[in-house]
Amino acid sequence: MGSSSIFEDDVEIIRNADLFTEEHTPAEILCRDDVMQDYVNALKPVYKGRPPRNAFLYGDTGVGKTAATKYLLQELDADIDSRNAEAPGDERGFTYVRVNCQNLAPADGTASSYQVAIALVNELRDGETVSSTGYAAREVYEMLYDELDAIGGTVLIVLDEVDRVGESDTLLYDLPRARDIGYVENTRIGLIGISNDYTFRSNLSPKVRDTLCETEIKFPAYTAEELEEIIEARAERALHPDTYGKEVLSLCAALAVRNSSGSARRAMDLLKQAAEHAENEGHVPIEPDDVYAAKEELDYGDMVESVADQDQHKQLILSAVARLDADGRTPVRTKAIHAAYRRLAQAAGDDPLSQRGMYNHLTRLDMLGFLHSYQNNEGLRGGQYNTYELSEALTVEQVRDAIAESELPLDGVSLDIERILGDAGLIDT
DNA sequence: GATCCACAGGAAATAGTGGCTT
DNA sequence: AAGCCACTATTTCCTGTGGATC
Repeated sequence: MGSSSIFEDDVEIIRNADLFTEEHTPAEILCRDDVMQDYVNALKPVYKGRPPRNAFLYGDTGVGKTAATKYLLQELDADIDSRNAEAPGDERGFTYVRVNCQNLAPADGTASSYQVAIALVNELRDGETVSSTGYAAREVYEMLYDELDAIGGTVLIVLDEVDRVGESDTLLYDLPRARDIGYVENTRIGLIGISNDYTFRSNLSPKVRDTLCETEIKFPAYTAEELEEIIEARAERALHPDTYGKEVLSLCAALAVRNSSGSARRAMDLLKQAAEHAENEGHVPIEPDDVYAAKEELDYGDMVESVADQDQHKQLILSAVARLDADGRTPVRTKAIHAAYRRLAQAAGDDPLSQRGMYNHLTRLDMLGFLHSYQNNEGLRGGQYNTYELSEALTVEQVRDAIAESELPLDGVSLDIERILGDAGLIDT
């Protein structure tokens, strides 16, 4: 120990932190035997050089959909490669692309077929040519089909979070049929849609549903026992031996089942966070209390992060509500929020939106669960209006932290709420 | 039971981005 | 350089409405 740095902990529990990251694809998928068999069967035609089947995967987040897909496509790619090596003259081309539709959704949450097409083109072209918006829709689709046609063989297109593809089904309809319609000649296209929204399937137009849902694979939530097995396998490689006990693993699994609908991701995060907590505290076996502390930290951090992920207007609005909340004016009407919001926006060097414009963000924040809204009606005297307050899941501190995290310059800004409300003609009783 | 407040929230207009085509 | 297309974000304009008050 002697000359150790202040950054050094007395104990080290985590052996390989990389195994806890999002990018890490496990070397095998545990506890998913039934599902994996279905999935493998769905992909077999590709290996055999037959027309691919389209597939639709659904199940809650953290239940292995994406992990299984990554894993199987890698395997498939490798298997086809080695098969091609053994069968010269009968090579089978295989390519896959993966696009997460959520990342390319604009502020309101739904990505258009247009955006998805652009993302696919960018993914297919090796970084080289990039384009964002501005092309005529037809051209974008043309580009996409040109790219696909140039590749040849079989191309599997994985659309993660397909439910985020809004109204216009066009892509979902056209892609699987591209060869029949004549958009492409040399390439066989298979579509794999991934969604955690069960209702998405029934919202699809029948013709799209028939093709996309050619094979449906449901990923059930993990049970506590399964989760335990999974994180135990991970812990063996990621943590030093004898730094954790079975009861800690079961606790992580149980919490993930109870609060995050059986998410393996969540169980993994809990274990990692608990390990770090124990390291910081300087004791060696991870204790149940570390896990509970980890849960608190994760819950707090998740909320802060999701607020920090919002756009500037929404953060300013949340900040306004938080300040009104701190001043004890909790359920507060739109007009008052707008008055406070306007001051904050100006302080941040931002042009404030009109009340109507802000209102759109406000209802969005309500839908996202950051705010709670109430309908009020005082008839002849007061008329009809809404009031808002922070959701009980969100504290004033979390909003402050989120604003700090996204570096909005609101640090020293204070509001004379009394005066602001007075100016807005909202002098309380 | 008619009135009428104060806003909700729909719809259309406007501004702005980016890129192609001629 | 002008005109076009596709898309997003915001403003302006407007109608709708639930229920306390008269």
